[in-house]
Parts: sequence; structure tokens; C-alpha cells
Amino acid sequence: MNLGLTPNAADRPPRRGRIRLKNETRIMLAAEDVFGRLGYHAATTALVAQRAGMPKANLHYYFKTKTDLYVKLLESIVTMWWQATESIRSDEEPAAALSRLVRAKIELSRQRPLASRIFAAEIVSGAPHLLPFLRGPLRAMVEEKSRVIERWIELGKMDRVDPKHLFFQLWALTQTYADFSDQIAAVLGKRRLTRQDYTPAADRVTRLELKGIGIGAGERATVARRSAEPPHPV
Amino acid sequence: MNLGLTPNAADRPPRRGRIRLKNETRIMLAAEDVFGRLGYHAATTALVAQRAGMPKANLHYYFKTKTDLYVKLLESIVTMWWQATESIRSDEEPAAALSRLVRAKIELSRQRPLASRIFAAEIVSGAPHLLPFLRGPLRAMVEEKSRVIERWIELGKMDRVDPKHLFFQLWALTQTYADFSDQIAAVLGKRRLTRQDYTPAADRVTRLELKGIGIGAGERATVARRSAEPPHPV
DNA sequence: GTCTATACTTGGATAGAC
DNA sequence: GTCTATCCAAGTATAGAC
Repeated sequence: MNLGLTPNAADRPPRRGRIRLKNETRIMLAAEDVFGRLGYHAATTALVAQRAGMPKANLHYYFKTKTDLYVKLLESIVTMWWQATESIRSDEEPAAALSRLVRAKIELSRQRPLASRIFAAEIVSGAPHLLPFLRGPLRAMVEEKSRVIERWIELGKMDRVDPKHLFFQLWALTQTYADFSDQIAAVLGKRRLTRQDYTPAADRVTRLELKGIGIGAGERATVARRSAEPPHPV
Repeated sequence: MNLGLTPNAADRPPRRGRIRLKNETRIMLAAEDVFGRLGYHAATTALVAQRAGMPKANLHYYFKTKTDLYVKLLESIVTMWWQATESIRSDEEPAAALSRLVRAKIELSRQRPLASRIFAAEIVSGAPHLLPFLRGPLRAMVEEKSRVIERWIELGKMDRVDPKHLFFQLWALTQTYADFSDQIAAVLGKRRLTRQDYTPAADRVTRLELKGIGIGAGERATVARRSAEPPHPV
């Protein structure tokens, strides 16, 4: 899948050495940590290199510039996120499909909170590197998935809502638990959110959304089965 | 209201000259623009000064450091945001109170999108300057407003949901239209969101939320009355 | 492919005349 | 209170030996 971030695949030769692959992976992991915590401009290549356990010059040997590293990191993050929304299919029941989408996105928020923040920071700052992706592949994917939603509406399976805004709302509700987790934790009187906070969060979001768009039957069983939490107030 | 950002009010003498006030205002406005578009680290004091129409040295005459300017800006933004959530009162009907909250927050998102982004960027980057505020005044305010929600629940006016997470969800749903407006506009195939996008957005969020938490009666009339849009699908 | 030393640039902050 | 010139720290990127 080409996400429109790199103009062509010929930028990098397909055949790469083992050492290169290993070091690039180390650098990318360190970069996710540093960029995720500090943001693009506050992050320094020296710190990324230090976290990756190598001198700064080595980092620049593998990634020509700081921006180069950042864009490749964005690309890997977007690829990961892509799959969660993509999985909406017309041969499923909306309750099952949507609750799975919510669950997948919140699970990603839990496992890779820093990746989510890098994406969020990029969008908040005007999406300077992602606009082509947003206007191209993402828009096309949302258009396609919106037709699935429209079909469910025609079949009377849910309220007549605007499908695109349904996605905007789902993205907002799920990503807030990663991007704004410090605010949420602070208000809850915790130091940070733990695994035990995310599962009920996913259930809360699922129930709100399903009930809010008029999917009444089936979701309770679905939510209860998928959740590790005992049935309890939203 | 002391939001816990400045240790004590004696930092600055209460009595200030007219010239100082005028120039500080110009700088703050320029700073909201520059910090909002570029983020704290990418923003430069030279650019803020230029937008304010003065040499860099003057800016530093009024604000000792870049961080100083940024924190004062954050303070003014938080004060503005504060009032939208604060307005929840127990002597109101939940439908009216919550739809007013959504409307107020989305209206702020429309009028001051850059202010919203500055706040969002601060939280996404770990809230280094706002943690005391989040753990103190904000937490206390949410606790207090949660008791209002609890009361509504006891009275059977809405579903038994977790009041704090209700706020988290409302914040996420409303702020996404400011913080992620570039993504939303891109997916909608627009260059940017206009006034005509925000009013129906507020209605969509209100309907989802009210229906989602079991407030069935009354919201249709409320939403229709407050909206400039003709009744139409969510 | 690795590493030390360093060149070069940007940007925050101030000195000191007016 | 204003402004020019400047200092200095930080950070990206590279040269060149190994």
C-alpha cells in the first residue's frame, strides 16, 4: 500500500543488508519514543541516537536528515492505524463491526500511545507532511467505508447519520485516550492510565456510539463478551 | 480565578501603563497566531515580534523569556475554556445544559481554533506546564460537575454513565473539530472548515451524546431551535 | 560501517545608545 | 520605552580517520 508519503519506492533500494536493517529498526524505535514525548522540534537527533545506543553520526548515516527519519516514522505509524478503520465490511452486522473498530483503535492507543501522539501532533500542527495522504488515500478509504455505512442505513440497521462524521467522532473518541491521557489521568487522580483503564474505556465509547446511532440490539452481548470487566455502569 | 499556573499574583505589579498594556496585547495576539500554527518549539520570538510589528528586543522587554510569554498565553486560553464546562448546573435539565455545553465548546473551536490547538499541543506533549492545573483546579471542577450529573442520574433523567468519562467524551468530540480540522476538511474534500460546517457539527455531536446517554425527550426541539440548519439527518 | 571532532546555522537573550 | 548590533547556546549535519 502506497500512502502517498514517499513519491516513489525507488528512493531506497529494495535489497538491504542485515546490519542496516537492524540499525534502522533500533533508530526508528528510539525515534518513536523521543518524537512521541517531545514532538518533532523539541526532539534532537543526538537524543534519538543516544536512545538507540549509537553516536549521532551513525544516525545520519542511515537517515540523511531529521525530517527524513520523521517522515519514515510517520509512514510506519499511518500504515498501522490504517488497518483499524479499514476493517469495516458490509457483510458484517454494524454492532459487531463498529465495536471491533473501537476496540482495535483503543487497543492501539494503549499499546502505542506515543505513535498516536506523533500522528496527533502532526495533524494539530497543520499536517505539513500528511496533507497529500489525507486528501488522497484516506479520503478515498473513508468514502468507500461510508458506502458500507449507507448500506446499513438503507437496511434500517441504524439511524440515518452522516457516515463521514461518524468516523470523525469515532476517531476523536478513541484517540483521546492516547493523545490526552495525561489530562484524563490527572482528572481521575492517577499518575497515568493503565491497562485496567482502557478496556472499560472502549466499552464506554462503544455503548455511547452504538446507542447514539440507534443500534439497540446485540451490542450488550458483544460488549460484555469482549470485555474483561464485569458488567457495570458505563 | 487562580488556575495554578502562576505561583503568586505578585509576579507582576497590578498597576501597569497604557503603552505596556497595548503592546502586551499586540504581542499576545501575535503569539496565539504563531504558537498556534507552528507549535511552541517551531515558533520563534523573532516571528512573533514581526507579526506584532516590533523588533525582537521589544518583545523581550515585555516578556522576559519565550516560555514566559507562552505560559501567559496558555493561562489566557485556559481561562476562556474553563467557562464552557463550568456552566453545568443542577437546576437545569440535562438536555438543555449538555447541548449548551457542546454548542459553547464548538463555538469556541470555530472562533479560536488556534487557541484550541495550543492547548491540545500542550496536553499531547505531556502537559509540562499544565499538570498542576489539571491535577488541581480542573480535577476539582470536574468532581463538582460530576455530582450534578450524578444527581440527574438519580432522578432518572439519563442513563447511569460515569460522569467523568462523559466529560472526556464531550471534550474529545468538540475539540476534534478545532484540533483536527485539517484532517476533517481533507477527508471532506474541502480546503478548510467554514462556519457552515460547525453548526451542524455541534448538532451531530449533541444528538449522538444525548441519545447515547438515554436522554430521549426534549433534545430535538432544543437542537432544532438553536441550529441555523433545517432539520436534516445527523 | 563506525566514530571523533568540527563546521555551520538558527534562535533566544542582552548590551547599550538613543 | 525603542532599537541596532551582538553574544552565546543548542542542534543539524559532515569531514575524514579508522
